[in-house]
Amino acid sequence: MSIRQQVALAAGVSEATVSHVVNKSKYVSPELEARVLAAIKKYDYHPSTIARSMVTKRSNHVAMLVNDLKNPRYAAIAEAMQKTAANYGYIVSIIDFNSFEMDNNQVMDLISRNIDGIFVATYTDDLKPALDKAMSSGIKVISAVKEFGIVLNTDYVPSLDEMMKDLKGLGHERVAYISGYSIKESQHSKFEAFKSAVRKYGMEEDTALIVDGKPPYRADFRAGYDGAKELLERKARMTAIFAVNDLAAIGVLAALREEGLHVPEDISIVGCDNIDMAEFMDPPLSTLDVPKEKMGEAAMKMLLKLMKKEPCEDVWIPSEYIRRKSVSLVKREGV
Amino acid sequence: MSIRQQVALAAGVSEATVSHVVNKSKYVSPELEARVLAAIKKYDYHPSTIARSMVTKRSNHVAMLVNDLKNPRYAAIAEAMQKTAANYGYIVSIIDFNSFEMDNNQVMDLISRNIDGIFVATYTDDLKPALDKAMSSGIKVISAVKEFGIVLNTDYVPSLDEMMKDLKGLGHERVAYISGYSIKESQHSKFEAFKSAVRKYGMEEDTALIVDGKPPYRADFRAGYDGAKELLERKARMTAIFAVNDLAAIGVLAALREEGLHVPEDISIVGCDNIDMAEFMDPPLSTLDVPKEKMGEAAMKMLLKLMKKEPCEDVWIPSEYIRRKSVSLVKREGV
DNA sequence: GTGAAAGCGCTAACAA
DNA sequence: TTGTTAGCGCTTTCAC
Repeated sequence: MSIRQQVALAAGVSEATVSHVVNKSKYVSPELEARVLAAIKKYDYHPSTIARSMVTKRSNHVAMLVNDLKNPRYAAIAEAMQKTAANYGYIVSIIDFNSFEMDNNQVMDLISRNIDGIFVATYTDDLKPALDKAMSSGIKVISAVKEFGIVLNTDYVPSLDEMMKDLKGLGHERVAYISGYSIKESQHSKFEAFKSAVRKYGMEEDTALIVDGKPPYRADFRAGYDGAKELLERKARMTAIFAVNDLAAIGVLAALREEGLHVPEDISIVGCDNIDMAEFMDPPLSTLDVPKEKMGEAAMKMLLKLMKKEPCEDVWIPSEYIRRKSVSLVKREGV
Repeated sequence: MSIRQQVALAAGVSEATVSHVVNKSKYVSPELEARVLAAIKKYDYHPSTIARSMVTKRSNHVAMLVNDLKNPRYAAIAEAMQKTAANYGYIVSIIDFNSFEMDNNQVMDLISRNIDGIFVATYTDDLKPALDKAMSSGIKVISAVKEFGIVLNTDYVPSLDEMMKDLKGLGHERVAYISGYSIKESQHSKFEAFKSAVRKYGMEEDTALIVDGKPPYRADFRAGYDGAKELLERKARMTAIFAVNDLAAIGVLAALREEGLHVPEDISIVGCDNIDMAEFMDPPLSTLDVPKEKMGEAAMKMLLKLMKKEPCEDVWIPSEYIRRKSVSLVKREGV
């Protein structure tokens, strides 16, 4: 006899009633409810999520797709998403597809598992087929790009505007951009915001200042390090560098140090994300603060909305420029 | 008619045969197999993992419990674990229980989901009840401490020995220890290895050199920063500091900088984990290299063994001391 | 070598 | 208000 039956028996009710009190799916008289609850406790009964999923077609299971969990930006977002999810009885599986030769199998596996929703925190074209399939299977998707589902992303326009205004005010005219990722594929919005700001404040536009990513596209310490070296080699004559994320910015710091350049005396640096370590760097790193907790929470809430078939609109969460010591007045010509 | 039935029909076989070819669970003649495979492809049929779990009682789903995913050490381990898991058709859910008021609900949820195994990458006493329950439900567990299941952890004895030998050779006698976490609760093995090494090389033993964690136990930049300040305040007169992880070590670097102390001229620093950023620090951080990929892979493989009911022994993966510029000859008295 | 049928633990009509 | 029952999609004896 299954535990479930024992519980029903002990409470003197049917299995269906047990189900109803567990799910509060129907009114059950207080006495019965109490008896059932007692029996559940006594037998330490925990309903099988799997069996439930089988009939309801919902798994209370969502996924977050990332391509670089080692970047604390994503860990922070994931943390917040899990926390929110837990409040609603959901579990979120973080899938770091960086580690796989991403042949979409992972996503197919998620589909087989009746996953309810996916938050695509970092997008790559490789994901397209699997995501198409997911959406057509009725899985809700929130993503950083408009190709798929509803968009949830950071709005870099305000922060990049503030940053550029600040740099302009400090005498900077040539600001370099190090991408790491492929600008075309996944960094549209950030790069566009950067370009508009450059134009708005009348700074110099020069392709020599732009370092696009190269395959395998990564935006980590190494990318920043290599990017900075490349700019130096090109003699791009920048007085400031904006790196696509803090990791890359830290790599830039290391490269410049190696070349005997001082930050911010010789060159100013701005990163992006405001990960915890940014302020512990030497010098403390200026950055664009991405509200990581808000992002994670929003991702889950949007998914929840979609799953309830409620209307859900694109969300762009604004980021904010934070000036720290890595930025200062221009004191010499660009390097 | 379900897709499954359509497939069976199209292939001119029974549903059972479809199952057998999908799972290779019985010999099926080549012709039939080919027909079935073709039909599966044609209808793009993907078996429901959930329905399968329901009958097999195995979910091909394991979890990794961490308390600080923002520490890239764990992200790296998780990455490797997922990669290995994917090869065997398993999915691993990373549960960052730091973000929850950990009332064990998360773990209970995992149990309800028929999870097959759990890798407890960081242990806290809070987890005890849930893990007990998990084990008695037949869930396999691998953990960093011997209280639960089979142990998988890093062996810090060799690296700490090398480190201490190196420091001794450089003239260090007073080496401080900053824990962040609670030494008693989760840092036994590392701290014991540290103490033995101190003794072995005849360095000074002094409780003033030990900074234990305080609730809420964290081992991050802040912990290192605060720990260093505390040591300075205590006038512990150390010439070197070993921080429980690289994050904390970076915090130490920042605190010392603030106090006008130079590394390594005034004091030597060693971290632990060898996370990617360590070598990009200023100065590049000496550390104990933890084989994170190996750990992640081992965790999954051990779980796999246990699930197959094969014998599985405790595993201690040795770490290795890496000297970088943050360590040098003692040039002045301890601070 | 292949298929028929029972049943995994649960929910949701529908009956009572 | 509560109970009966029919599946959810799959695997797995057990006959054939």
